[in-house]
Amino acid sequence: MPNSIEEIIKVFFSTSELLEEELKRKSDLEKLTNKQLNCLELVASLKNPSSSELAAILKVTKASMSVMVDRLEKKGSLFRVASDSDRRSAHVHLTARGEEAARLHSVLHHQMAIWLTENLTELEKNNLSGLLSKGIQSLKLKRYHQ
Amino acid sequence: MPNSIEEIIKVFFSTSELLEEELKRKSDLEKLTNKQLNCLELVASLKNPSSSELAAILKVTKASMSVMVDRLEKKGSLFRVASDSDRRSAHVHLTARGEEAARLHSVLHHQMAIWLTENLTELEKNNLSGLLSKGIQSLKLKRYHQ
DNA sequence: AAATTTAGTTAGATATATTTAACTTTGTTG
DNA sequence: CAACAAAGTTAAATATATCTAACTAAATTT
Repeated sequence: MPNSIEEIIKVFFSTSELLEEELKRKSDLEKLTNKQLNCLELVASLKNPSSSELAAILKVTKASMSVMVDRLEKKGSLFRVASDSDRRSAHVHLTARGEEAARLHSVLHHQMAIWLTENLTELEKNNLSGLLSKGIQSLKLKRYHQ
Repeated sequence: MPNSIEEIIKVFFSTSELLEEELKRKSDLEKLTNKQLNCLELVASLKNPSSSELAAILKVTKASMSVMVDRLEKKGSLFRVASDSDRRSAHVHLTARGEEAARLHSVLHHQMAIWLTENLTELEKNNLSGLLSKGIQSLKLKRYHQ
């Protein structure tokens, strides 16, 4: 008797929360807040953005972002590099530690995928993958229209 | 060509983050921080715990919890009720607004389940449910042993 | 060239989250 | 009952996350 999808989703989320804490602990990333982690991920995905870009995307003021970048710089997660083209501006670069932090969620997703499929046969994996692909098509459509 | 499970998990998480923001906005729950929301959920699940119980489970000091409960009380999310059996102690009860907040993640999971399955046939839903049930057995085993 | 806009910082304010330490009140126990 | 332990509060400290407002310096527009 299979669980309901809703029940499964609950287990999925609660497991991933526990795993996230565990990964943070193991990588000694506990001194970063969730917002800081989020910011580092964004820096990684934008490839050395300016702090104005970050502010715009995260919907905070440039002043807030200036403080955020200051603190992440003090913690050794990133550093500023003056722009060649615009001398008012600076690009934000991740340090090795910052990159490790930015990777945390990827590692989490990867581990969750492994755990979710480790007791399935190849055939079952393919079926699951196919059904979920179909399922998330609807999700993708919802994302920017609610 | 189905996406990899890992890719699917990423879409799943990013969609649920956007939906969570949306649900908070719609229920006018934006003035609660994530920690406050988390605390309210715990109060709901424990059914009127004392603030010492909350502190122990959330691994913060009783002093921190005292401040947290103060703020949630000021915001109208919960209230204290003196204990009959122990006059030093108080139980924490949710208000209607607090209960609504505590339900947020359930609503999120429910909506995600609907979206994930709305374009599947009954047969596909059952298959998906069966495969995921098998998959999360492994997850459940990981939860308290990492 | 003067006026305006843009990038970013700094300071001051408010709110949260958290700790330790000192304290009150109330229970429990030797 | 006297000593101790437990529940909870309060105060003072530190760190984060935000905002607005005032500012500097550099780029763009007129």
